[in-house]
Parts: sequence; C-alpha cells; structure tokens
Amino acid sequence: MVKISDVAHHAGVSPSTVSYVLSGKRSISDQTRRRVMDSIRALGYRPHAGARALASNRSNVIALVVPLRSGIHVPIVMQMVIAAVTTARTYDHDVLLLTQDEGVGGLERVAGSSLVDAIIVMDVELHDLRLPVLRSLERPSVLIGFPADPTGLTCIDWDFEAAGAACAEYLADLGHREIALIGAPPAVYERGTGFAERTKAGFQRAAAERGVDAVVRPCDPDNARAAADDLLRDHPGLTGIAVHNEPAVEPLLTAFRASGRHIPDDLSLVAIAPDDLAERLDLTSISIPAEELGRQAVVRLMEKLDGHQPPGATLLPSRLVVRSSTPAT
Amino acid sequence: MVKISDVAHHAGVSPSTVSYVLSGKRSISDQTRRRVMDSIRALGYRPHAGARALASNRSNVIALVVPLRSGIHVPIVMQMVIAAVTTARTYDHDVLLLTQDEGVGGLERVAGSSLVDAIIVMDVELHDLRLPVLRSLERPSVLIGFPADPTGLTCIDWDFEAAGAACAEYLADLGHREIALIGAPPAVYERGTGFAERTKAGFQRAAAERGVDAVVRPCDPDNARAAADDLLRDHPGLTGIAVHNEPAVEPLLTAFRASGRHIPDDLSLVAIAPDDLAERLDLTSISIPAEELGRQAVVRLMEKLDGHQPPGATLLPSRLVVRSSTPAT
DNA sequence: CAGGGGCGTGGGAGCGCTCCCAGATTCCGG
DNA sequence: CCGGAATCTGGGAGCGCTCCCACGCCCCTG
Repeated sequence: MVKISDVAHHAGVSPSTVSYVLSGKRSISDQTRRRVMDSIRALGYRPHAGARALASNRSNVIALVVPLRSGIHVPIVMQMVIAAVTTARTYDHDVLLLTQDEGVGGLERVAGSSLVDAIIVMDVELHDLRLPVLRSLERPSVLIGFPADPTGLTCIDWDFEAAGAACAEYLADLGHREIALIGAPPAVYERGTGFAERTKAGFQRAAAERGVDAVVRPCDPDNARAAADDLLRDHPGLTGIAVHNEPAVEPLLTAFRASGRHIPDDLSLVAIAPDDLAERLDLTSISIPAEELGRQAVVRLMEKLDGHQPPGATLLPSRLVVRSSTPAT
Repeated sequence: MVKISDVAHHAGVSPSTVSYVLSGKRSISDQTRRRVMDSIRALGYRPHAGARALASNRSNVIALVVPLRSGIHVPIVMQMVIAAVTTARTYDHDVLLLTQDEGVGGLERVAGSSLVDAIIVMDVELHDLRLPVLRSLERPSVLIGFPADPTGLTCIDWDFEAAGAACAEYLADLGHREIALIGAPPAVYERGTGFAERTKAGFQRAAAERGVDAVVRPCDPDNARAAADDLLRDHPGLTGIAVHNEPAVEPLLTAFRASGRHIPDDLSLVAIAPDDLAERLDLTSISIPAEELGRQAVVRLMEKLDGHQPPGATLLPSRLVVRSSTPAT
C-alpha cells in the first residue's frame, strides 16, 4: 500500500506538505503542489480512510436511516436515497445505510464509534422514539418529516399543508362547490405520521376560505371501491376530488368509472402523487419532489457540519401540474 | 470520548486485555471478562471505528453498488438492499451505498482507501466495464448477475433459465400445446443483460422437450396491447402464456380481457414476477426471491472475507406458486 | 524437586494520517 | 544595510486501537 510518506519521498517534500496539498488547509506554491500531485498520480496514492478519520476526527461518511414500514411508496424512498448519495458525493462524503429496525441502538452505534459524522433520518413520526437520542447525540442530524416537537432539531419535509390547500384552491377555481379529499388509510392517521393530518388541514382551510364544501375521507386501497361509492352516494353534488394515497389511485379511478362518472367531464380529480404515477395515468397532480428532498437533506447536513446553523424547519414547495384529469381551462 | 485505556483503567486491566475481551482472539478468564464488560457498560465505551480500521486493516464495512438504470423494478432492488444491510449487520458489518454512476472510479476509491473491506455489485451486465477492476482489486467482491465471462469472480443470480423452463413445463403439464413467452422490452435484449436471454432459452428448451410450440415475443409495456393482439392473431391456437416483464403485466391483462379472452378459462397465464405483484393480481407466478438474493450475496462475501473460497457461481432457485390465473388442477 | 506445558495478562510498537510549532527564505520599507 | 513581515515548508507528537512478544503463575510429570 502506498502511504503518504511514500508520496512525500517521491516528490521530495515532507509528509505534512502532501497532507496540506490534499486538504488545502494552507497555501502551497504552485510548483510544489504540481510535484506532489504528479507523485500522487504516479504512485496511485489513496489516503487511508481509517487513518484519516483517526487523525482528523472526521470520517467523511454520513448515515442514512431508511424506513422499512410497508405503506411507504418504495420508489419515492429509493429516489431520495439515490439523491442523497449523489449529493453527498459532491461534498466528498459517502453514505452508510442503516435500516429502521436497528432503531435507536443503530444511531448510537454509528455515532458513538465515529463511524459517521452526521445522520439523516427518513420517515420521522410525530412522537418518534429516536428524537431524544438525536437531540443528545454530539453529531448533527437532519430529519425528513416533522415530529410533534421539532425543538432543537433540523427538519425538512414537503409542504403537505400547502399541497392540500393547493388542491382545494385549484378545484374551487375550476368552479366546483363540493369537493372531497380521499386520504391515507385510517391506520396512517392513527399512527400520527403528521403528513396526512397536514394535507387534510390545508385542504379544509383553503376550502373554507373559498366557501366550498369539503369532506375528507380516509381510504384503504383494498376498499377503494367502497370509498368511492360512499362518497358519491352521501354527496351527490360532489364534483371535485383530491386524492392523497398513491396505491389507491388506480382502484379509485376504476371505481369512479364503474359508477358511471367520467373524468374530467363529471368529476375533476387531482392527485398528490409522485410524477411517475401521475404521468402514467395522465392525472393532474401536485408533484412530490423526492430527489429534491434527499438532496436538500444532505445540503442542510453539510451546512451543519460546516458549523453553520441552518433553519430548524424547511418545507419544500410542490407544484401543480395540469394533466387530463381536470378540464382544460 | 471514552477510549480503551479508560476502560482498562476502570476495570483494572491493561488496554490489550480490553481489546481481547472485545475481539475474543484469546482466552480471558470469566472474572476478567465480566469486569471489563461491566466497565464498558458503565462508561458507555464504543471503539473508535477509524482507529480500529487503521490498526486492524479491517473497516467492517462493505460497499453495495446499486443500479440507477430505469427499467429495473425498484421495489425489488430495495428489497435486496434492505436484505443485504440486515444480513451484513448479523455479521457485524455495515453497508456503504454507492451508485452506478460513480462507475469504476467509485470502486477504486472505496477499495483503495480501505473504506470498505469488500464489494457487492448489483445489476451486472454481460460485458460490464467494472469486471476488470473487480478482478484486479485486492478486495473480495460478489456480483449479482452473470457476466459473459465470470472467470475469477463470484457471481450469484436467480436461475432464470430454470424459471423459463418451469413456465413451459407447467403450461405443458396443463395440456397447452401452443405457448408463448412475453419477455422484456427489446432494449433489454439488445443491451445483453443476460437474464432475459436465459429465461428465453429455458422456456424454449423445455417447450421443445415437451413437444409444444413456443413463441417468444419482446414487449414494451407501452405497447402491451399490440403485443397481445399480435400474438393472438398470429397464433390462434395459443392458450398458454408466460410473462417476464413486470410493468407489462397489468397492461397485458387488460389487453387480453379487451380481446375477449378470459383468464384462466381461455388462457392460462404464469408470470415471472415478484410476489407482491403476483399476489395483488392473483396470478400464478414464478416468484423471484429478492431478499434471498441480497442475503446470499452478503453470506458469500463474508465467506470470502473469512478466507474461504465459495463457489464461483450460485443460481438461486425460484418456486412456482399457483394462483388464479391458471386452472386449478 | 526440577523442568515443562498451559493459561491468563501486560507492555508497547506501530497502523497512516493531521495539524501544531517552528524554521527557512524572500521581500520590503526605513 | 537591517529588522520585520510575509510566504512557504519540515518535524514530529498524537489520534485510539490491535496484536506480537513476554512474563508470571499453577499444575503435572519424571
């Protein structure tokens, strides 16, 4: 293995100079820098990560905790993971993958052993057990999702409140007077994941502001048919629908069709869903920028590693894309 | 930070003894071991990963290279990743995530800097550019997928040949005399990913052995309708279908229904697809054991790290699960 | 009772790097 | 011509751990 002293010898400088050339932590004459770089290339030198971590107290690795729960749209998670890895690389960092099931112990392990410099936790719940640990850890962290009490934490998420409001406003603008939000399965509300509640709140608030009638109904994908039938029966005047439940979208479309409603002629439908799904089904949608979230989480984390204090809370805006499930205006 | 000498002092032993208690590399009296463990707990000691890696020349981290290409079923990839992480943890290892787009340089980087002890590469292609690097690396690796020339490499994959054959045999056993395999999009065959060809080969071989007529047709999910119509038109006697193309499964079902064929009465259909898809659509399927593959890849890698030489090639069997898309026997 | 083999433990060099503390050289103004 | 600032480089301690080399003790055998 080529070590820093080999490079130093080859270039006719001291090991410390090689180190400084690599880190840029002090000025080096152009000539010396060039000689050192040439030697590095010639010998194929790669700094030993462990030695570096030991001496500098920085591993240049961040941990990423991915969710395991079902009910999560896997491609979205994957997009965020990929974006996080890619972004971390631009900061010369690598990503260590942890799974939810290691729980609190996993966080303590990788942080305590200095395996990682910082942590990103995906899919944070309202009363997440990991919150106290993250707060007490000596290492910076960024949460994706909002807990009930984000004090002392850096959180980032989509702005579901705004997304819900945008749906209601858009439907109201189209002239609908009775609108509905078909939401997550009941279990999601019960678990208090937060995002479901926030979408609902935004939807209801905006509807009230526009003076349109709004109903909200949870929906299990397996019972999409029943949900659709119930809604149409109980609210005959219903003409605008928002759906915030990816796996239920297709069954719902089938159910509406089966009940004789045509989209967009009889019913306007806007989905809060990832672009790939909305594109495939050609639905007007509020797009969920997954890569952006993964990217931003890393950016925030790097800010913290640099000693800056980023805002405690960031809400990423989403945008409405009009497709064929609502009438052209 | 608590260091090993703190623990040693607290327990009244030498640092080396603490190290040996932790590593188990030499026998320690029960009494000493207990005292040391108590001190470790009392002080909350965690060995510094970097120092460990430096002194032992082992980082206890493995790299996992995930594919980025589209056309890959994301949930399958995620299942494998999760399984790999979980399994690695049972061997006291962590997983560093790399993306395909770092290419050959990424492998050299993490291996050369001793960041990782070993590498798993997913989605290996027939003439993968990374093969020579993996062969020359001083670190063990396991490939998921089979290249054209696996010499000197450890490869593991599903047995697509057997899966294709199983489809043909099963359909033949049901009494079908004309059967078809609807395969991957044409692009996949052209890229030479291997698995598509192997499924086809197995299907055709088994069909020939049973003396039934077999046709194979690539299929783009966007043109599923055309594929179905073509097949039914050109082969009026066709009654048995195998599908090896996840995203095309649903469109194909729709297309067959639209053409007036009822499954399973007019048409038997068996899908080579992940269980979740097959369960959802209630299809007879050859299941693709994704977690098993991720798990086995890690097991193989650990064998290599332990100095054992596992078999160069492993093909994981898959099993046929009968559901409602074929007649009950 | 001497000698040898097990068993349990300590000491400490060394892993490859970073970064503090100086030292050498050059350049400028007075 | 000299003092001091500015610029560049070297030396080397120390990061926390592992593992080689000993050493001390006890028990068994001849």
